[in-house]
Amino acid sequence: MVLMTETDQLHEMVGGRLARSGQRYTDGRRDLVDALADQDGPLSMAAILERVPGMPQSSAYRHLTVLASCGVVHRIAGADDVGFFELTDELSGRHHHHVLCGECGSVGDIESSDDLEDALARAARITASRTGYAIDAHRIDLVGTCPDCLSSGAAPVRAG
Amino acid sequence: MVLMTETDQLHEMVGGRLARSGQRYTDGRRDLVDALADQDGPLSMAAILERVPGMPQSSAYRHLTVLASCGVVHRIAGADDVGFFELTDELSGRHHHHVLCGECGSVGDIESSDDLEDALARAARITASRTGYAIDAHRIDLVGTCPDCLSSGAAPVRAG
DNA sequence: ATTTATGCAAATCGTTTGCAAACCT
DNA sequence: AGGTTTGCAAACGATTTGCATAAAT
Repeated sequence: MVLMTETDQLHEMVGGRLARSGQRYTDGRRDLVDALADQDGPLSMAAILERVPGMPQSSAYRHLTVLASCGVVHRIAGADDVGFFELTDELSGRHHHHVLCGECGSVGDIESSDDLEDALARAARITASRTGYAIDAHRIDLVGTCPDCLSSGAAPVRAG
Repeated sequence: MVLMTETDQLHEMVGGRLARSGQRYTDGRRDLVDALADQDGPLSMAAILERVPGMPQSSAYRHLTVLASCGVVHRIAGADDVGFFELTDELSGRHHHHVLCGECGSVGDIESSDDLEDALARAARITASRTGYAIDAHRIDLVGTCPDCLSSGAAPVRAG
């Protein structure tokens, strides 16, 4: 292979992970991965179906289950617990967190910072020693109102 | 009132909030609040129904909706998106986050720290300026394996 | 009396599954 | 051929709702 694009590399990694789980990397799964990779943030099921025309919802869910089981995708819960899906940190190559809009339920990605990660690591250590949990991950969501909802006047009423 | 217990104060606050929303503080709602207050961590619907015998599930959900709308209770999503319910920070008087067990799906409370809250505040400020979101809350979950699941040998397989 | 709360059963929504046909190796 | 994946339709589990009754003000 003389030339290898980022997307090719991604597909190679995904194929590898699927193969290791004894699964095949079929067109449907590839399309799904493409849709997620083309995106900056997590996609809802509705958004996935729009971006992968002709894919039945049940197949999309099934693919996502398979891909999740080999660490390719990841489900996150939006403000109203609707599912959003995205490539895992390992595949996207960046550790990140999420911002949720409490108005429209949309979800976006945000970068993490060393500052925050360090504080989290300390919190995890403390929690482990106090509770006996073995901590191996964290999730952070900032919750607020997205620019769109802010400008469309649907500003939330804050307690006061 | 010569003597006022912590629980009395809690009920008074809840009653006030309900009243301000034009709602009544009925026995069922009181029982629910008692169940949540007796508890150190968030309760699943099943746990609530155990602790409030005779309450129909639909009523429990309805009460929780009402109580949530006036800031008395709060729903959080467990590792598998099953709902857990607890009193809000304002009523319990302590800001806290959660630990989720990825094995059994249980949820526990953990205290926050100034360290972590400061880092979060900085992250929120950065996110606001980069994304245009108005951030007004955050949620942090540490995900791992609880002591019970650890000891019952169901230790998770880590990638390696 | 009038408004709000409750119980029951039926509906809803996101998600999962059984089964038979299509696919890959 | 032999196992895997896909599509469809039906099943599911958590949560919500319509409606008629009971309770609170």
